[in-house]
Amino acid sequence: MRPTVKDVAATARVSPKTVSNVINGIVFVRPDTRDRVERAIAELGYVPNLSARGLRNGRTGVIGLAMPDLSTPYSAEMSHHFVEVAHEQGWGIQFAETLREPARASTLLARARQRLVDGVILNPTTLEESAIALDPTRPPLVMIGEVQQRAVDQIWVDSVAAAHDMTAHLLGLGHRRIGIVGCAGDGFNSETARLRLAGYHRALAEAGIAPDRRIELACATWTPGDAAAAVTAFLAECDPPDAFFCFTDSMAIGTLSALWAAGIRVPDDVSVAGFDDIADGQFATPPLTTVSFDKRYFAEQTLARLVARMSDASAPVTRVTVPHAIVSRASAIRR
Amino acid sequence: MRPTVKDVAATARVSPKTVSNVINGIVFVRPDTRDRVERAIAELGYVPNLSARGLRNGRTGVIGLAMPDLSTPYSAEMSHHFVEVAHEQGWGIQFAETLREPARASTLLARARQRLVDGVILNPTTLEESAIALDPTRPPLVMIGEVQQRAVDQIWVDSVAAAHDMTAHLLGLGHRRIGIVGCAGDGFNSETARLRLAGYHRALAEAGIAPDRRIELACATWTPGDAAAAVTAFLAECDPPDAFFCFTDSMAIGTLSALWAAGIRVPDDVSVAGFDDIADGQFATPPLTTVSFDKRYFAEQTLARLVARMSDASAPVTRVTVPHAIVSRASAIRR
DNA sequence: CACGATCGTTACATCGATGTAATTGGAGCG
DNA sequence: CGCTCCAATTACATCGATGTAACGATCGTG
Repeated sequence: MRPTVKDVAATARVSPKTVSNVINGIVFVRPDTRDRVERAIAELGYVPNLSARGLRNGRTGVIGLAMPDLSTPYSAEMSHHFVEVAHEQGWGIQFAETLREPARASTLLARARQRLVDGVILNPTTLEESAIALDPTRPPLVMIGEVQQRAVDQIWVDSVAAAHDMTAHLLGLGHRRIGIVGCAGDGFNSETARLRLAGYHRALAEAGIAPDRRIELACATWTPGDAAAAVTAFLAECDPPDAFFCFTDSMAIGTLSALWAAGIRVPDDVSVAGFDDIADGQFATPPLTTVSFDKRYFAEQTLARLVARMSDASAPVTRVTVPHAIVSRASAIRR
Repeated sequence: MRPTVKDVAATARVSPKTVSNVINGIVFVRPDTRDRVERAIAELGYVPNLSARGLRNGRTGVIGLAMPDLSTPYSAEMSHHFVEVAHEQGWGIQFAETLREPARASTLLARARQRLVDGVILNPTTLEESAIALDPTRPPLVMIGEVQQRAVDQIWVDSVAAAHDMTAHLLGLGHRRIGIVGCAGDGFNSETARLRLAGYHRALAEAGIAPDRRIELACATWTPGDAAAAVTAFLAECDPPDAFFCFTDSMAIGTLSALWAAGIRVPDDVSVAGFDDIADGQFATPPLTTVSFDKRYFAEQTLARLVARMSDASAPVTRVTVPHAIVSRASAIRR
């Protein structure tokens, strides 16, 4: 049987509460007593039972992270930073995936209500999905990404501005006819897609270019496969544009693949740009021009907001915008 | 204040235990009583406190997953499947990362001992790291990957056989001088690297080819960046071999990038092969020939073994070998 | 030398759910 | 109509850690 405070207390010849005092270190304990207790702990290999502690003080030390799809390189990098930052601060992270069925986000919140997690980081992709955040009984919560809900803390990259900047960058390189990969459509109404498209349109308008729906390619999912399929289908019908601005690096990789298969050279014939700056993007052939942001900082800010929210539910709602930057690589050159 | 069984009991005018009986459904409860309780639960919005339940019956319903590095596309795909399969069976998954400091694996086991998780899936990269599995007080545990420990359940892909098969495949395509990317070295003594190298050597031996250390490139980490650096450095000194067999797809992507930068065409000048069959591999330019295995099946087997281990600590130790297959794509062609 | 102040330690109750053993209510039988 | 017997429900204790409040030892001081 695993030892408990009681056993340690018996071995150290003190009361259970004294053991607790030694462990938590808030109340002062005489050095020799502390010594005895610590020796007893070591001798018995005592480890506190966090379920019991969680029951007693209502905190588990675990936070939940709900991402739409964990299988993408982008998710991997974000997860990595969340786990790292959380670990450094002594938090555990429990993962959940919400894409296949949005109802799962509520499941995760239920878990939180079940007191398995103290707070939740939620990455909704649609407004409807984020509606669960309105539940008054929801646990401490922050949302990451583009979807906005009044009354919920949010950490995001300004997608409108970023898409605008990337479009302006491509325009600055002399491209006029700039195709988009990753528009909403087919029942896929990502808020992110909507905002990035808006930024793109704004930049076009500023340059006096009328948008052309035919070169705004929709993808059912934001995967390289769907992007490649969309681009391949497009190339079968139309001439390639001057450049493709893909709403994620993953789709940019799929686009590169489709162009390569069609015998179209990048960047000589067509420029390609992405979004997210995933690690593999700089090892694509050619390396991807993309929108970059500090993912570690993003995770830090998110956790900081969540911790603040957990300690004060009535603190004013915040919205943190993580700065972005255009990273210019070989996939997009001057025309 | 959140409602408890007591509150529900008071509302339904029954005892707390009856509420518990309704919820757990093991003891028979008269239909009308059950009805009253269920109405009370709905009315109050009662959700059981899992910390309390965990304390009472010693199970939390959460398992821990410790991977070396969560930021890679490979980890992302594996994590995805683990979370999916676990979710389907009602388990939560808590993540941990062990690469930066192997001691963290023990930290995770401590968490388990703290009863925050009921069992652990551990992916060690070195024998030393796996030694923690020998701790007699360790929680139910399964190891995934190449590192083997007597007395611990293991789920793996036979890396020796797979590397042998891939090498034989390349030999069959007419390649004689086959370079390796991802050997151990620089304090990086991955067990996986050792086994894959062994499989490679065996295949060479069968073909009567003497190994050549100069074309066995070491990488400090298994990232595209280090692989690209290693290949670039190599190309500065030597002629390219007939083919590069990279020990992961990520390194293969880095290799493609380095070759592209050096103006060497793939597959015309050099063939390239990887290992893992990550999603982005088929959208590399050119698409990667690689070693593939069913990751979903891998996750299912792992969870099944862990669940078995949790329910019977003294069951015989098992070792599951997940089948692999060579997937031939455009990056490797007949010479 | 006795008495209060102070600091460390203890006993007890508590967090919420659930197993165990005792109890209640009702049906069925004589 | 009363007694037995069984099923449904209840009271109580328990899981392990910790907050509260009461207790006891030690010290300083009058």
